[in-house]
Amino acid sequence: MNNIHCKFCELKSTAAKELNDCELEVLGENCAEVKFKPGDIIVKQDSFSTNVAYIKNGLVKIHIKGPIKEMIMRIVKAPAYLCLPSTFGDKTNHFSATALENTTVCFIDFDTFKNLIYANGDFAYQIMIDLSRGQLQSFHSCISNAQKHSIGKVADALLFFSEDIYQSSSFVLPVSRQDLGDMTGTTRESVSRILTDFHNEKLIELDGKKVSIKNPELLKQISLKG
DNA sequence: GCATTAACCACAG
DNA sequence: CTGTGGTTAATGC
Repeated sequence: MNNIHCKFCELKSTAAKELNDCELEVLGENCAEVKFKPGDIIVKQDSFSTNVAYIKNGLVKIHIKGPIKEMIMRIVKAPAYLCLPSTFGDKTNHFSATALENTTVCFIDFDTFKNLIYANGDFAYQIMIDLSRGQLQSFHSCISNAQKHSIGKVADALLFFSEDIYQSSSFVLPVSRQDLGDMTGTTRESVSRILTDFHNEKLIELDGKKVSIKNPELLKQISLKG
């Protein structure tokens, strides 16, 4: 098995940039790189979480099986750490992660990762920042999910893909309508209807999964008003 | 009451 | 997997 050479990795995390050559060497010796295709399950809910997972490139959805139905907690774009809450928080994974695009993941040995946190404060600090941002995002999506109307939540989702994921007003949705429903806490039917409404109102251009946002201002209004 | 919103169901591409 | 239509329950004016 080939060693991974983290030192020369172009896709290091902000945290990993704080590591010195020696530490990177240790990291490389204790991690495995795996490639996933769209639809592949990267981590499965309830399985043992023995590794830290770092998404080097690609796009991943994080979803939890709820009492009634599936819920998509977040869509994560590389580069990002994936399983810190699961790895540090409990023995098992509290959520599943599924690849939406071709995705490369580095699985890092937990003890190695832990040692880096003990040894390198700058590294640990960057991880803290990462986790805190995730926490803040969760708060925001929680309140938006609880208080907005479906139309606002769908507008949110479109703006999220446009601004946060693709940085473009035109993009191809990486998820199905069902997924969009699971993301926004509505149903696939509602998503379907709202999307065609947006299209008819000339807010967006819609062709299957191809979306082009024509009136971002109004879409933001809808997102804000809920 | 009446209108709106959205979930649920069913059926057709 | 999607889109659409009918039905129904909840909520607001």
